[in-house]
Amino acid sequence: MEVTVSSCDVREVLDLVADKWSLFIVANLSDGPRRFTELKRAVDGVSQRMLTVTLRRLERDGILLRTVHAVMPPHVTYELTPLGTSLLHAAAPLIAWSNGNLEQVAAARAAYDAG
Amino acid sequence: MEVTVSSCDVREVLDLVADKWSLFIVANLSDGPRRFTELKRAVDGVSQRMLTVTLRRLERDGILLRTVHAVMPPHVTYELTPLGTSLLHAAAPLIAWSNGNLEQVAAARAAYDAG
DNA sequence: CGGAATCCTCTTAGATACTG
DNA sequence: CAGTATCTAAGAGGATTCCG
Repeated sequence: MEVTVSSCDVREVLDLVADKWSLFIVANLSDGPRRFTELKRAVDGVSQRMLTVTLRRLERDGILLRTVHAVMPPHVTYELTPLGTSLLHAAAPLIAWSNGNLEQVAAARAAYDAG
Repeated sequence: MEVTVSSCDVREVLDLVADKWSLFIVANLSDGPRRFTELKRAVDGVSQRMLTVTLRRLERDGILLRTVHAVMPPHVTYELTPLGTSLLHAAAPLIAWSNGNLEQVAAARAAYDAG
């Protein structure tokens, strides 16, 4: 199996998800639109600032759509674009892998630290 | 489609690849063992220090195997473990997505910046 | 060749306070 | 509610030097 990833351009796009929060946010939008505060609660440990920054970046990159409803109090929703949905599909196996290999990784760490 | 990623444990494992270099290194080991200097050349832009640090972490997490050949000058090879190979398979769709959506993302950025 | 150790800088990101 | 602005601590990471 060969996977190519050397290009400098790919670096730029892979950086999309190679950060602390993007994958979590995208995953949390998997079953429909969410509001800012909902995401803040759902994405464990994210600060308000980092949520804002990451959402803006994902919006800029065409991954999600930000909709401001002109009401008082403010109401803003975020949802995946088609591009964002395709990213979610591409990332799903990796997320599943993480879910399924918690213990193996933990065991490897313990063994390494013991050695 | 629903993807669950909220657990704090998953966070820990997902952090494995949610950094600047891990996915690149794993991808570069996809077609067999590599030496330190080979990886340094292949992984564009990585410093010696970050390559060492990242390799150590991936080794600790059971993703790759480090083998020291007792010769002079030193000869060290890195290769994926079965766990690392399974990670590569899980990450492959995401890497392919990055490869395939460079232009869409670039276009989205241009549109956003123009607006 | 494949690092380790040190230094130093730049970025990241949390906390806090304020706002339409 | 959904941010923005500012400050600051912590850490990432580059450059350099040294070593078996």
